[in-house]
Amino acid sequence: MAPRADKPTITVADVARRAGTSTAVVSYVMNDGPRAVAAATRERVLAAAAELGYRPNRIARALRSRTTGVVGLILADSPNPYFGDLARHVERALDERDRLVLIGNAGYSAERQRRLVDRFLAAQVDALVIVSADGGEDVTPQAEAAGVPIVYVHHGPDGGRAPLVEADNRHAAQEAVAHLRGHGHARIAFLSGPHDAGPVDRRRAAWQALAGDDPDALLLRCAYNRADADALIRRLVADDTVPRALITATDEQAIGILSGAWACGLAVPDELALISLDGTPESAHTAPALTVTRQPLRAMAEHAVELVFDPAFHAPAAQAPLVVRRSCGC
Amino acid sequence: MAPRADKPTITVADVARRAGTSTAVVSYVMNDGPRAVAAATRERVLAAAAELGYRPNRIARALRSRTTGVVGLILADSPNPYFGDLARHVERALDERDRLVLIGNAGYSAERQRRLVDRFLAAQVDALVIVSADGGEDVTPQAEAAGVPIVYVHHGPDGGRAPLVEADNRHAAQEAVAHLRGHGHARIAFLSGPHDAGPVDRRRAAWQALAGDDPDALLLRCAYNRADADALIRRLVADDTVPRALITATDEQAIGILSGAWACGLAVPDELALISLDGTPESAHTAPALTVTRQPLRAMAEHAVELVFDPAFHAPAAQAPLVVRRSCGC
DNA sequence: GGGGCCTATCTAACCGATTAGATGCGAGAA
DNA sequence: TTCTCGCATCTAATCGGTTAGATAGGCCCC
Repeated sequence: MAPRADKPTITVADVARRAGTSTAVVSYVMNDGPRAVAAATRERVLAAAAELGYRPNRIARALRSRTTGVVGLILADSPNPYFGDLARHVERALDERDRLVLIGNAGYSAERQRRLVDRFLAAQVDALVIVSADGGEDVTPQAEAAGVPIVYVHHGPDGGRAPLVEADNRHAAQEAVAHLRGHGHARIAFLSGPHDAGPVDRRRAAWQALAGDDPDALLLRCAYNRADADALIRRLVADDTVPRALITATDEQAIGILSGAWACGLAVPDELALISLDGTPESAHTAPALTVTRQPLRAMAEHAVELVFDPAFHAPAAQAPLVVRRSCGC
Repeated sequence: MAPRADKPTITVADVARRAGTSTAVVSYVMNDGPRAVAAATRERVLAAAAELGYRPNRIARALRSRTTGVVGLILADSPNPYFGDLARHVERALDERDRLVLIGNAGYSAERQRRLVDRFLAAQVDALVIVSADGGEDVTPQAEAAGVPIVYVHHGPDGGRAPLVEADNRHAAQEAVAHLRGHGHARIAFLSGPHDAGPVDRRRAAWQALAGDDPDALLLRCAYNRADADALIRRLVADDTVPRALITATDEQAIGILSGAWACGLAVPDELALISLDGTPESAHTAPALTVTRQPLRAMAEHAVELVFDPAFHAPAAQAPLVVRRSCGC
């Protein structure tokens, strides 16, 4: 690290000396401490602290009190705007509670995730929030061994003991199906992820329950990125098997569909009605704008943070509101 | 914070006892410390540490050694993908150097920025990286008072002493103009930000120098968000003053233009050729895909991190390569 | 007047790791 | 044999706050 100029540090002792008291009193004043301090003394301490520009050293405080005021936030995939947005909301919720946020990107690697958890625990984080894409490895044992509460958001490991916060994905899929039916579509396709697992699979299952006679023929799959969805729709156009109505699990996929469709001259929504079960900010500014069931990221983030502070907290899964824009045909 | 189960902490003392040595020796072993340790002893210590599952407490280490291995990263506006991407690259570069990252979002508020800096300094960060949108308030004095190195990325405060890392924005604008000229456009409009300042203004100035006879008539302005750019292009369509070629300062603006143009039936690139001087990942998947001069975020992030570790480091501004896609008319 | 009880404050142990200085021991030199 | 090194280790101070326990003074009541 860069050689830092060795500024003389102002400590409690300096403040105490200047205020003519002991370090204990200074500490009591700074924290509205466990003991009362006479008003006059409190004033002297505050004045001394201000004059000296005293700033308590959180590291020292953390060592003694065994709590750092820092929460570790691990993202499965930070480039993905969905996770990025979720992370932002978690960060905001923690900031409101005066907690600092240590951030790390696991990049879909179980090994990197484990390494981050290790380093965060060594840094004595007060809690861990894991925004997971595929569940990954369950790091609950590590966290438990360190006595650190842990919460998964969006997706948790199979059979994990740690609490998991996710949206009401069944309801979201049902709403999307109902809306497209309202547009007169009987056969509604669904673009899921590559595997049957997690929140997206709950969306898929809810769709399938309503899909009618031939769900298998209408179930599409691709990775959660634009390029693959783009390629998929081009292939469907080439094969002339484009459905009239499609629900995508994520915006990334919907945007890939949009860009592939545009390139092939396939008109959305006239030839293909589209709803995404996601709703990132970007979905409002695609061409055409996407109709979505917006994932309640803020509510999820707040729920997760609530859980971090109070493991007993309980609230129903937040609902994803239908946001009607253009891509559905409205 | 949640009441953490009080797991018995394993300390150096435990390891020392088990290995039959002193805490000093354990420390020497763990850090390939300042003194040598006999091979046999080293083995015993390592074995004891492994058996007990010892993990050094970074907080204690930080208190003593006055270096935390944590760098503070402050974003002017984390929802903005440009800043988000930049942040990701900074984070990755720091991770490669085994540093942890404390993240904070100032949300364009000078007061929030100051507060974050204060809290990060209290947390004893080893350095600060500030990804700034508008320069904001110069927090260099605060950082200097604490002896903490600081680097601005993208945009720095006017006349600030702290080093600033930005791309070669002049060159980017020149390339965009040249490319559109190659498509036969003589009059090329420029969509800048609301004010003349920072990197975007350097892009604007470079464009203006090449814009020919009537730059004022071709200079447009709007905020760096989709909604405003969307509204702007609709207004131009209504007034029938749409230029034939346009360079936008950012992707956010370009995407807003795209969505507004689509809504008005204005064809891009046929009726409006578009280049954005930005190049977020999203620009590849708009309809049509955006031609951009891609900001060298990774190089900038690495440059910034290099500077954090070695204030004397110097490298030329990284160049923004022209990425030809559809929106320019190619 | 003395005992009891507050209140305000001080003293010092403590958190866990780092590291300078002291110690002990064996090998080689004089 | 004695002295000098050098190596391996141990002891204990230190980083900066926090807080339990000790102390001192003042007030009230019997």
